[in-house]
Amino acid sequence: MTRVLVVDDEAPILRALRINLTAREYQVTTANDGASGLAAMARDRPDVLILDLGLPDMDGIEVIKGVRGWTATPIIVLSAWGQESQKVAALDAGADDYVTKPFGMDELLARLRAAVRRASPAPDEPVVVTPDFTVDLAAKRVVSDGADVRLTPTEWQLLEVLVRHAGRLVTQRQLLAEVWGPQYQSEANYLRVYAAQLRRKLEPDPSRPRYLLTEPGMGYRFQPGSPESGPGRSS
Amino acid sequence: MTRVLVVDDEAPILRALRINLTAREYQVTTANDGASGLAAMARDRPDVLILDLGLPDMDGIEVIKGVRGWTATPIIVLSAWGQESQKVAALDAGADDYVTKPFGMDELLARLRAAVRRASPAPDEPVVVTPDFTVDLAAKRVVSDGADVRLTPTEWQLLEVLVRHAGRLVTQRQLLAEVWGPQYQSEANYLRVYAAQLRRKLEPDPSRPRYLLTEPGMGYRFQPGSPESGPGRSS
DNA sequence: GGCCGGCATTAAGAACACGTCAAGATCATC
DNA sequence: GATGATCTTGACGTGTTCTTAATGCCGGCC
Repeated sequence: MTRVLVVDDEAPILRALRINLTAREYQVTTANDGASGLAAMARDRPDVLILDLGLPDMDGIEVIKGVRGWTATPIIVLSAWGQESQKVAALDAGADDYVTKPFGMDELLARLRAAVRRASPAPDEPVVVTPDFTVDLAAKRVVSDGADVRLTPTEWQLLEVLVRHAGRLVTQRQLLAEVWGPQYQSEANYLRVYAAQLRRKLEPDPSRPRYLLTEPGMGYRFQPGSPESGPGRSS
Repeated sequence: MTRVLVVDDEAPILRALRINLTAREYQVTTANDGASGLAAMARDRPDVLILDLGLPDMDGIEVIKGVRGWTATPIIVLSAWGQESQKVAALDAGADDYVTKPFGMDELLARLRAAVRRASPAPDEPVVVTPDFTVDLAAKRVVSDGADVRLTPTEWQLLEVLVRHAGRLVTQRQLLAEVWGPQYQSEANYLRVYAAQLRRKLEPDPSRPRYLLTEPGMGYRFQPGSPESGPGRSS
């Protein structure tokens, strides 16, 4: 079920959106100013953000920038004014689409579908296999030695971020922002605790990790195959 | 350079788009009906398609479907009519955005930038190859002789700055400011220590550097290939 | 030839980051 | 309201990384 966060300070619009989106089986949460909108983004992690630019407490462009600071979640902007310069500013700040009020509900829904469709690209290879375990991103399952491995929600999220960037180094800031939320970007403690738990559950030898590698001072890396330690592997 | 295909049957619009897009360093090709538009998509493989729905030979929706049959290239639809049902149909057929004529050129350009930005999360070529090692900026990884080279955070930052300015001289002040911070601009010692460490890890002969060159009194330079100074060195 | 400044190299202590453990707090479930 | 699982938080030992200073080298310059 797709989760949508609507940030708007006008009650009628909020109400209309909530009714229409809920009827189409979207899961809707709302906020009515910029600050609580940003907080809700971090807390709820919606799949799409519908954002009114005319908020009472802060400039909508700043909200866009705040969101773009840590996530690529699609943003559809609503705005009462037809000012072209504002459209340009919002789009260049990272918005995905821009709809001027009054808008047709059917059009907004279609643009919403388009945004969601783009954001979830064809699940190329949602299954990652290593010699010791298999991660099925779509089914949210990990199998090791033919048996399911039980992961807590936080453990799973951390593993998912790492696996989605397989082979690439993911910085601590990014991991913390994506798993715990942008306000946790300095709690590197959490990473150590959960990296250790994942290793205990997945690594054949948890004390000498082969897949969940630490890059001291920088972050972590999920190494899927292991082109290493093989003697004389040319190329 | 981003390549744009514009499919439209109205000469003035085609002309305006060509002028504006070319001025912004886009590479523009055009077609003026659906059939030749589809052919041009297959032939030119543009990065974005700007498509007018009102074409003489076929329904624009069919063009969208035809394109979506084999590629996810972003499609921005232009249309003269404000019919909401047509917007919905176009978006649901796979269009990424929908702009109604008359449109502001600045807005269209902003929407174009947004579409391109979404489609190419990797903006440039983040891999630099030399005969002796490979630097992958995106993965934050250096491979030499098929094996990973471990770099500390400071070593990596220094290398990254140099590689990002490959071939060009980077002054000591700039290096110190970018790696250690602006208040360290006189600590040239740090540079010597870390340049030496990088050379020890990357250069085939650290005492006679081939890639991390010192420019005495000025700074350092990363020399990627080596089209340099090779006086018939029969290696 | 001797002097001097900039660079390379090395080594040591200090500062920091990591992995680990365990206890308290919170949440979900019944 | 009790129970079990999960998450948060702090402390500690260990290993790595950063900083800093000392030394030697090479060039240009007087």
